Amino acid sequence: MSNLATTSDNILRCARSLIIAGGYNGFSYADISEAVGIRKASIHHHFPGKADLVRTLVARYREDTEAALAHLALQEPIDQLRAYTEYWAACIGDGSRPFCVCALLASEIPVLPPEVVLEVREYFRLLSAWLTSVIERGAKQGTLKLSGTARSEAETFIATVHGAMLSARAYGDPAVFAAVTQPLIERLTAARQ
Amino acid sequence: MSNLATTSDNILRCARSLIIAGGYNGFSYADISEAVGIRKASIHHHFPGKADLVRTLVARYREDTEAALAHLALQEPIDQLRAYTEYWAACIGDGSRPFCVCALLASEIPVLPPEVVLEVREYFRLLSAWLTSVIERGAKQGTLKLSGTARSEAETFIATVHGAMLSARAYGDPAVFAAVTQPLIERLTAARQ
DNA sequence: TGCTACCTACCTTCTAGTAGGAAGCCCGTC
DNA sequence: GACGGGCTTCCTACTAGAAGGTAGGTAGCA
Repeated sequence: MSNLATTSDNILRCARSLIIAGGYNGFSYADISEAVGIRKASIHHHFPGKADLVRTLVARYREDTEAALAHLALQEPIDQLRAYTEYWAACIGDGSRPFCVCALLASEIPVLPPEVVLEVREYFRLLSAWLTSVIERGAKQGTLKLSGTARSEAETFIATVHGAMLSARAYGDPAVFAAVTQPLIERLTAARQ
Repeated sequence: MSNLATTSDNILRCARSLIIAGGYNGFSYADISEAVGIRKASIHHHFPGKADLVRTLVARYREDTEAALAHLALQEPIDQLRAYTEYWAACIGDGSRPFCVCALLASEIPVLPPEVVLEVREYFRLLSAWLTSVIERGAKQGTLKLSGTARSEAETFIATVHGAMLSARAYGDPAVFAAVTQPLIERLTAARQ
């Protein structure tokens, strides 16, 4: 409980990397076992089943995201949007976490355990709500220029960012992500330099 | 050769549905065997390995896409873009093919056989080249209004469409797709009614 | 004593893939 | 036109290994 990195934390972190690489069906308990240096049965002690493990993982991921977004609260709307895309640009660039766990899991929803689906959906709602409020604030300030509603702009923003991750993977070129997301923010900027 | 639907066609069609549902690792030869009404070993006769099967499937998918896009050649650029998004809106709406095979496979690229990756990449290149030429033509005509280069607009278009598929899945709501892609086209339209 | 964390050893089911054979069909040739 | 290859397509039967998961035990700690 007080450890710097507990075993269950290690399991979750490892599972996250594996999911980012290949999705829910792209990893096994044996893979985690090897990476963490623990026996398969010990993983079952921490997480009875694979669905429990991934559900916990996604819930934790969402909480972390929530905290990180709250941390940006004092910044200007435009800077918040930039911080969000630049975070992912950095992750994709250095290969550390080159995909959003929930974006990846969303693509597999028809074969995912229902409890995982609920968590993924919640992540999208969180992201949508945050972006909507940021964009709304920017519009009220006059620093952002909307084409439609704030909600509609937020959904477009989410889709474009996730699609840019997909394209970066497809082309095998991290630069594609920034090439797509930079104009995305510029378009929302009221005054272009 | 002259049959209406050969066994290998059935296998490919069935595998496509299964990939759309759960990706490369989300289906097995046993699943296909059951759906097609053939024994597992017979699938191996047509496609020695899973990688062969999926490579063929993606190559065929790309050829079909190429043919379908060529079929739109006589239409106006704006109508071509609309035809593309409306095709997917219909697929997602009726649940028939609610995801692009290559968009789904792109997310799993790190764990995909290399020959499949090449085919997926080729699909993205095809789509990008087609969209770039369509958008370029629209810009020259003055019927489309670009923010950046035609290529850049094309990449944004692809990313947003694929991301919208992801969001539709995440929310469990087909309407999200149209809600994102409709403004996408409107923004490219020079004169707004 | 009881709990946590981990272990060995095992289970069942599923995985892709193989070996080898049977049925049908085309095609040449005697 | 009957015979016999050879080819295609599909089959039964099988394999080795990986999958998720369980049973039951041990070591340390409070």
